[in-house]
Amino acid sequence: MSVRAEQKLKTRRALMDASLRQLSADRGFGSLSLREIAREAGIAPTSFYRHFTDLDELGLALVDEAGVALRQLMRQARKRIEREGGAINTSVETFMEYLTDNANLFRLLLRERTGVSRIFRTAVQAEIDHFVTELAEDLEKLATGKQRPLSDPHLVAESMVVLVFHLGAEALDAPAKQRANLKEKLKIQLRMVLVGAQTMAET
Amino acid sequence: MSVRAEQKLKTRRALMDASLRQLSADRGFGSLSLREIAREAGIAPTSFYRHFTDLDELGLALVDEAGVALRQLMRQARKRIEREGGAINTSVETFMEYLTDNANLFRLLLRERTGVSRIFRTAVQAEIDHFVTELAEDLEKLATGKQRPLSDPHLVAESMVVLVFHLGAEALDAPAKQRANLKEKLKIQLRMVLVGAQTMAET
DNA sequence: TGTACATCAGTGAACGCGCGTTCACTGATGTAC
DNA sequence: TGTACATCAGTGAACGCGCGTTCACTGATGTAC
Repeated sequence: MSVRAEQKLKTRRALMDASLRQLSADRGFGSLSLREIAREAGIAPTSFYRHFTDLDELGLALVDEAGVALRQLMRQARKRIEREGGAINTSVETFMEYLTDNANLFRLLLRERTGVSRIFRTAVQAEIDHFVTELAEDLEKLATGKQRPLSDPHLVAESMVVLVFHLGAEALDAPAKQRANLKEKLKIQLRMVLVGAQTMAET
Repeated sequence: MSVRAEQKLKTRRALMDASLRQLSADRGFGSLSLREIAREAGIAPTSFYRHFTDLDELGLALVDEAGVALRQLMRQARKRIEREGGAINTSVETFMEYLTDNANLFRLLLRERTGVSRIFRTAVQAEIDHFVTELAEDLEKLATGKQRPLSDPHLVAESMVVLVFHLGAEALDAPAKQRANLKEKLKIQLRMVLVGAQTMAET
């Protein structure tokens, strides 16, 4: 790749990183301004347009990145479950690790899911729908493997994802020492859903 | 009450109504400006300050109102359950009626719960915590009445509220014909949680 | 009831600010020969 | 390899805009006597 193209990529990355850096419990993507991001990235406001047509485009690039992290997280969790078992336990542990390591990427995902920009909601929803579908497949396989039938796996997956993401959002802004509590709470919640769906499948 | 005081209340109400009117799937409270609200309420921007010190104060007044609606909804649901039974079914039906009748008030509640303003999150969280606690008490009473022990009622209530609110947010922006589906989905989800918690209490 | 004064909700002009966007430019990098 | 030209990421000045907020005001309503 040419020097020029490399430099361009680097600046693009700087813009995306600058945006992520500005996110926090109190700052959503919607509160960022083009000028602020450019300033933070160390370029002139006008240079922004060399990389994105507007803030939405940058935001969508970030959502894409969050989607990649999400899929990676899923693969990682599957591998660990194969090795160690304890599906719920392992999944929650893996999820929380990813949450910690990619705090602001997840912040974006969790925030914009119910956010104000239609274009963001749609993009985030697509990532989450994919996540739900994969989880539903896993749940079915697990049910077959354990000979414990499961009522409506897709609905179970939806409930679980709602609970996981909700608790994830809470954990993001909670002090580290509370995270452990939240994690255990989540595990019980997921187990309740799972056991309920199993019990309902029996009758 | 004096004429003057009455008129003042009326203007205050106009400001609050104007704010609610501007909310939609694509407009959160955070995107409203003082000038826009004043314009919509038919007063000069500067008059705003006769009623609220800033937008946050207006927003909190709206959150309060939403809290009132929430508590009313809860009383209503209890009454109907006493009369007709079918706790989950009746609760969900009541909830969806309130959601439809107070769309933008609930929009505020559902949006700001995970929103960007700390002051709003705290206020909304307080309303929801109250809701959860009451629900947990109801669940315990119900469990005692039916002789079906329930594992960790408060955690069950939390799961339920998360599911109800998440689905409520979805329903708010869904076409009317999809609402019925969402409603049925929610009922099954709640039943799964309940059955799971009952099964887990047995062992 | 009438009068004189106080209160205060609502006003319009004015302010400084940060915003997104346009434009013509610069100068380093890339390309053709 | 050297030269002449093309490309294009990054720039700085400038724009118009809506914003929140201040201020001194107006005039209807309220109050004291």
